[in-house]
Amino acid sequence: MGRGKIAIKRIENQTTRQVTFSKRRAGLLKKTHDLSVLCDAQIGLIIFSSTGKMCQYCTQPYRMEHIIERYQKVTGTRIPEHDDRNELMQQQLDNLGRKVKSIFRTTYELTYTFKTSKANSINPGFVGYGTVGTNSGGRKQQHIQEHRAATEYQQGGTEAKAVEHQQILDEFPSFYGGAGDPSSVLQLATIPQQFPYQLHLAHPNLQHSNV
Amino acid sequence: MGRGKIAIKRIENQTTRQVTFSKRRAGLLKKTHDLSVLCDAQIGLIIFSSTGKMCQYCTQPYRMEHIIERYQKVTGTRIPEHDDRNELMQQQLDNLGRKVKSIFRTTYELTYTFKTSKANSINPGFVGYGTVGTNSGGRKQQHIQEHRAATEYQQGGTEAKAVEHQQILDEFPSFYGGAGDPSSVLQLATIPQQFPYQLHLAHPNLQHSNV
DNA sequence: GGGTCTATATATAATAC
DNA sequence: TGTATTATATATAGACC
Repeated sequence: MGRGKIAIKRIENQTTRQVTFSKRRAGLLKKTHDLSVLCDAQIGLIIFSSTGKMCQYCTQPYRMEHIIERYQKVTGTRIPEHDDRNELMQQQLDNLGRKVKSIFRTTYELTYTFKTSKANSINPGFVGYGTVGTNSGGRKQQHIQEHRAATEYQQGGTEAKAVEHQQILDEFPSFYGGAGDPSSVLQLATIPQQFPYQLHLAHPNLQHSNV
Repeated sequence: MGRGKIAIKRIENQTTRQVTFSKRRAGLLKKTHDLSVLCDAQIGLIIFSSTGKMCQYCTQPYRMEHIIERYQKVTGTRIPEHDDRNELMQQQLDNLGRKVKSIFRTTYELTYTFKTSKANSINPGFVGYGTVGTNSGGRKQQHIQEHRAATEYQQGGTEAKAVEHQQILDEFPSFYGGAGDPSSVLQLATIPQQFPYQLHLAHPNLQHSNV
């Protein structure tokens, strides 16, 4: 659309390039505006010339920020340098998820072991404090000894896991108030609290969560 | 530039508007590309149609984020992070945190109760399945009865809590694979697994987490 | 929604000032 | 540099599928 046809490749002559830039930039802005008005489209256009000058078009009455926001919403992109809190948060969510799963598994495993350790014993009873056993049969005595060892192992394991879990949760001070939180797991593991109330208060409205 | 001249105002006929949009959008993208190539300009173009569909052009090899960054640098504007994925994620983190805390508390509470229910009994033993008691004293018998009830309550409570906890965790399918996940809590609560390996695999590098 | 055709409107390359 | 001219290339409105 001119006296001669030109190939779409960088114009080497700087003057010509500058002139063409001015003309075509004006044309592009007009076409952008036309499209926006005619078809009721929301358009943002940002142009940096080779010399670094910027010009822009933005559908009225919006501002470029609105369009960028909308763009980010649609594409799910973030401005890398601008804000990496998103990625950090996502990483943290994933991390937390994995660890919760791990803790959850271990804890239920321990609970299960307590139950079975009781169920598997013929007459396990309480064997601590070196008190006298009422049974005297050799086989039964051995069984009780084994159970005592198993129980102590389980109990020791529970404490150890509690420490470990507390350490993991301490990594999320924003949720748990850090190690100084009075609702510390170690305290929870040793001091009974009125947990049923706590429980109901803690997640009264599950329907608000969604992924 | 067509068989008839049209005024630059919103096209009322929806079909015509749609057709015009498609044609002019293609034209605009071409002109944008031409200007970018011919004059070595860095251009970003974002178009939202009236129906909400988005399309974009961005000078290669840049990405739209680069141009937006540059725009922000030049204009000094900041996108006010309307990106509500941030908010959603934060909400979800908080939600998850609260629920984990709740689950954690309840589970440790149950574990604690198991331990004390054994410690508090003089000779609690296993009292299930209606088997014969070896003790016959009236007081002791009553104690055993109470313990049996307490134990069954605890065990029933554990199952109930397991179901409840699974329901809560099911709200986070991205982490847990949803209800169909074979590592379901209910399974974990009844089927012993090689959890020590799982555990170590699950959080081998705690130092990667940070808030 | 997309593709084709064609007359016509528009954009612009080359030129001149 | 900017502006105007003008021949020509390109875009596209309207029509039909």
